[in-house]
Amino acid sequence: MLDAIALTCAQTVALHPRPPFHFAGTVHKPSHFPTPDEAYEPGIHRRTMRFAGELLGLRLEDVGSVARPEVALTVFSRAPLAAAVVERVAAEVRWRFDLDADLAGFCAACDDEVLGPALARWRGMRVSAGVSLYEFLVIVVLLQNATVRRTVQMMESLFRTYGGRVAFDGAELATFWPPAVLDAAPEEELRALKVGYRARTLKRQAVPFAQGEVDEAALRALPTETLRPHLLALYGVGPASLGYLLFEVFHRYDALDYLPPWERKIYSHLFYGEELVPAERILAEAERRWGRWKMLAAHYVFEDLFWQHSAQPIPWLQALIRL
DNA sequence: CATCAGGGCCCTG
DNA sequence: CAGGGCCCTGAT
Repeated sequence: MLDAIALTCAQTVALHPRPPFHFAGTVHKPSHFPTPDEAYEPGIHRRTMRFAGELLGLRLEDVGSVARPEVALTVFSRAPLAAAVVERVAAEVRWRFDLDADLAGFCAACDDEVLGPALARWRGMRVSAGVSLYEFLVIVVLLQNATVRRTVQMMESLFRTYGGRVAFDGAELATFWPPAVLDAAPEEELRALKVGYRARTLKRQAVPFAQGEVDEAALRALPTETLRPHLLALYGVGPASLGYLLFEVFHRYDALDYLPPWERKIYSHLFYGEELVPAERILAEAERRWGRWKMLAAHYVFEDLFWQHSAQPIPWLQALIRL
């Protein structure tokens, strides 16, 4: 294990999300499995980022309120950053955490008896992914055909073997590897990390990113119907992963066309108090209730449940997480 | 102890 | 277009 690289230079900029904005709900997603590249404590979120050729540490601090939001973003780096780079990082953070989203229409249109309680607690919460498209793709592949525990194990092995570590702001966190590292890694080396057949997927999917063939910024600008085939063309992406990508990376609030088994079980309990309701029924109900906001609305209910669970364990949910 | 499905996807027939 | 195969793990 290498020593952590110290990121000793720091610059702070003020970000102003469009109100309403909920800091905790946006930067921390208790339904997600934990990864060593980020840490959350009330009011402060830290994560690492490879961006613009730099190895960075980010600190997001909540210095506003739901109605008058402000986030103090501090960017940590090895050497001083040009002002233009800090600007680019700030713009990237605004995208990744969806800070410019206008949720007024959503709050007005979706405040029904199902979403109401969650909306009251989390009004202004964004869908967010602190990582890049490539990094999210790795996460999605580790979710496939695996339980939470196994996914966490694989993620830790990969970070330990291919990632780095940085120290900043009193924290020490892992950094993702650049895609070229997995492109170059022997498949047998990956298999030794017990990622199984995903070794092949992890290598193949890294190639276009290592070659610079994926323009993430350009993809963000595409309409969903055009974006969809681009994402499906990435090796290892099928209907389930597509849904995660469209919603979490590309913030398409209606990306709920497919319901994976785990989510199906949870929504079955949540909406109907039943063990297992047909996926089509759940999808149709979300469409009927929330229309073009259906995935964002489902996300609110889902995360609200996990926040409750982290405060006071919910037995049926605990059983589903363990599995 | 053996068998099997699991937070899918690719590839073949 | 249906279904077998793939890595590992924990449940049965």
